Amino acid sequence: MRIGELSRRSGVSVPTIKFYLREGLLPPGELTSPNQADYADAHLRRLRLIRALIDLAGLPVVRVKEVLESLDSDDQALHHRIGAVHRALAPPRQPAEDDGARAEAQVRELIEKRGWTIEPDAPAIGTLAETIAALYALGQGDLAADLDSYADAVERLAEREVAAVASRPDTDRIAESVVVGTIVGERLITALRLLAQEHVSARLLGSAPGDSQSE
Amino acid sequence: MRIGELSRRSGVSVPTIKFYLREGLLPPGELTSPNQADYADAHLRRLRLIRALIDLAGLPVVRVKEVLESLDSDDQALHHRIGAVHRALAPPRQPAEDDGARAEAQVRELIEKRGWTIEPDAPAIGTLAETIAALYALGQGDLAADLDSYADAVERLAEREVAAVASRPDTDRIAESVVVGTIVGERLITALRLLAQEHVSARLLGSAPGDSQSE
DNA sequence: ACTTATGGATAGTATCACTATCCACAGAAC
DNA sequence: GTTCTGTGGATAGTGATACTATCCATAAGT
Repeated sequence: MRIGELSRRSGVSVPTIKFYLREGLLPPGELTSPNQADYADAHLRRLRLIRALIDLAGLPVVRVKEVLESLDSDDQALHHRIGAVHRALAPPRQPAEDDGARAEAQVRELIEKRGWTIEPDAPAIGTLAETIAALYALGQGDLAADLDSYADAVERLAEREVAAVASRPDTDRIAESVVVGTIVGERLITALRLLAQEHVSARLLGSAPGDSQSE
Repeated sequence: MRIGELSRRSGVSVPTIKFYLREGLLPPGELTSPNQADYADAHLRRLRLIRALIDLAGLPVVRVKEVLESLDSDDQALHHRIGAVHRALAPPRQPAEDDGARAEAQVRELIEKRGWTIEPDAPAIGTLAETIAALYALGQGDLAADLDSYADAVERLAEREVAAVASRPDTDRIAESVVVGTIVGERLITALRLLAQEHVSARLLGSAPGDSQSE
């Protein structure tokens, strides 16, 4: 297939595809002559993945590139590839605030208590610590007090997700599933959580004290 | 307090604070003379909230403004204010793809089955449908098959979150907690989920078949 | 008196994610 | 075999976003 068809089938404009090729997000097609190249189904799949990472996960292009690179590094153990994907997905670090130390201690304590096997330099540790520190700084530290029930919930989910993903036939598909599951799954959880919040808030607050409608 | 102190205490530069004032993110201080204004603790708190929404949640400035506006509209029932916040937080809609109808039906079915009280135009419905449609398009539809266990997990979390938040003394603090809890809580869940995934993947995949290290 | 800080306005900058345009040439259609 | 659309590759331009920089008259602190 040539670039025009790739564009039509992916919904991505030709100039944008060219841009992704330049940026190295998409591998070049196979040249059949100096100005003619052939693209395969793998290109189409890769393009859809790129759009999902950009549109759904809101990743910047450079980060997409890193994710795809760790996806393509097939000379590592699968678990290590997952780690690489996680590292590429981590949001940029904020300079640690006052509550940083307390928050990080809380995170390490949680990991210890749950017996989780986590590399000590996992980027999510920093992200989590920053987030908890931010909650303290915003005077909402009590929301972080219940970390354990959050951990319960996500551990169950992770259990299912990893199991589902590990059942794929080949490792390349597994790695791709990890990316999609991590990134798109996050949005799925977010949206579902908003729905659940709306339901619960309708029930608990719909006409409760503090409701200006009832006063 | 004057703008210099506000800057020092918040860690936000004076020009940036001026920018937020211009953009209407931060209400103006009380003028004590034509070129001298006084800022209160509320300004400091608001500024920290703004930074959290921008840095932690990655919201663009215009969206932050919308969130703050729905936060300040105190003439509504609390449950409605939560809805307004949710609406302001919704990511921009994507044009629906082929799988859109199927996905939306699946979402409505889930809501019905769980007996959730959700307004039919809740933005999260669209977000969720899009996300599921994207999973189908990426050939990872099976990740969406288990929607119910995701719903279980988030329903429990929402239950705790809304209860925690509803226990605040005054409605303004409740509304602020809703924003912080929704936005920052999301990052908390994300980071925890990554940790849980790493743990589970270490256990299930650390030296499993498909692991190039063991072959 | 004098240095520093302030409120308000206006203009400029860096980054990002594309778009637009150009070119010589390929392939397909007549 | 020529004409017309499509292509790979390169280079330059655009629009949006989130600040920064500068200026000014005036106020506060020393």
